[in-house]
Amino acid sequence: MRQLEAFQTAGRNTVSSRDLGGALGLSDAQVRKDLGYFGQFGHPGVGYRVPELIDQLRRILGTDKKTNALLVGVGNLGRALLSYRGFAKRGFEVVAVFDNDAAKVGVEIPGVHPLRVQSLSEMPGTIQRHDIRVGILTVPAPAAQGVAEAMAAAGIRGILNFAPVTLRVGGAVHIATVDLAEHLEQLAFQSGGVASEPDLPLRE
Amino acid sequence: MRQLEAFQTAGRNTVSSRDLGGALGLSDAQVRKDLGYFGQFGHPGVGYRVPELIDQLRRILGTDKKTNALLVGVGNLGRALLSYRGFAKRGFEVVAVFDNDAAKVGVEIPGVHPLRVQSLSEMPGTIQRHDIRVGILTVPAPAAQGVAEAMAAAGIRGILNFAPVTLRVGGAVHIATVDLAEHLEQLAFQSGGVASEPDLPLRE
DNA sequence: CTATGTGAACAGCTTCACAGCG
DNA sequence: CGCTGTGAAGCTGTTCACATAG
Repeated sequence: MRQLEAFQTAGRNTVSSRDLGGALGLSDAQVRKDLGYFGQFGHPGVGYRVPELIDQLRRILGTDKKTNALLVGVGNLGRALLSYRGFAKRGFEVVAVFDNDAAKVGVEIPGVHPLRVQSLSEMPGTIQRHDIRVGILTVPAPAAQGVAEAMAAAGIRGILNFAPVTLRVGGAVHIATVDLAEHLEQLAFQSGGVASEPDLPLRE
Repeated sequence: MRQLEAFQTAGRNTVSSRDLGGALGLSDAQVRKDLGYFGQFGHPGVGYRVPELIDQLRRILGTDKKTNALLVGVGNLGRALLSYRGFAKRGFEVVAVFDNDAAKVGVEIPGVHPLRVQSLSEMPGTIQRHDIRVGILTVPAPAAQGVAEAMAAAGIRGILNFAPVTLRVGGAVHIATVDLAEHLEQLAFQSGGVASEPDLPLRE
């Protein structure tokens, strides 16, 4: 989608699977197969019509509608993400924030729409009122599992977890964990540190 | 590593591949295979000795030393990440920050070690002085490709990219892109929105 | 008897290659 | 003739299962 929008902005009206793949570091076949799982959008001999494909994908992915989200954990990272505009740009609005810390409950978070920090007990009602499906979890690692369970019980269907732990929640709740430090560790590992040293070889 | 440390804190002295896998949502065989790529650490009939395995892995992964990092792009997300303590907890210190915007260069970023925002032209020297290998990239999407190339030219070996674009840099520079909104989109897609609607079926 | 390390079997994903359509 | 859609082939990564060690 991002790449298609870039092509559209550049004034391209059609794009081939080869063009798309080239821009994304994928093979042409990969692009066609992936799109093939959702339907048939291409025009043989022509390629994909950019505005048409964008419309179809937006509808399929649900990115044609705004989505309400909540955030739990108004610590450093939580406040950080609240001031980040990238979510809004892609159609997400954080409409409620929560924290377990009594000292933080009631505090106003400034922003375009200022938000009052709520206690976890208010979550079920707030979720219903705003039809919230997904939540961002930015609590300290030791609290993450418990809070995730509370979110699941309150009706959240998807959790974007920033705590460096593996969450286990039952039911139909989807989890995506983003461990920012882990990515840095991987880069540091690959990038010259140790992998290339002669006394610490990977096998094969 | 995270899970091993958790086991250690819990006072466990040995752990089997089954225990480790169970806690991480992996099979026992997967755990053994993965560890097998780095060497033989286990003790048949016993499992893995927790402190021993932690030491070995820390040395192999390079997480036994502190690593200096830089950050480019002192916008919303950049400042956010600078105030996040998760990187420091895992041995990374951001020792320099850069921005292309002349209005931001020279500004002081508060923190444990306050940092003066530098211009991109100072990057090569700063990288040498502090032996910096990895960088965090938090500039707007349209600027990301150009800045990434500048970072590569200045000697950076790994880039943690938060701009929602596919970066292409030559040479031995590793790229890890984290698109925060994309993860939310995926969760929203899986979590009831559209995937379960009858008129938008996935094939198969 | 327990739990590793590892070839062998298997599964899933990627690439190939080509028929068919505009 | 160009480019899609898609079975078939190829490959990578996961799981199985067992010989081996404590």
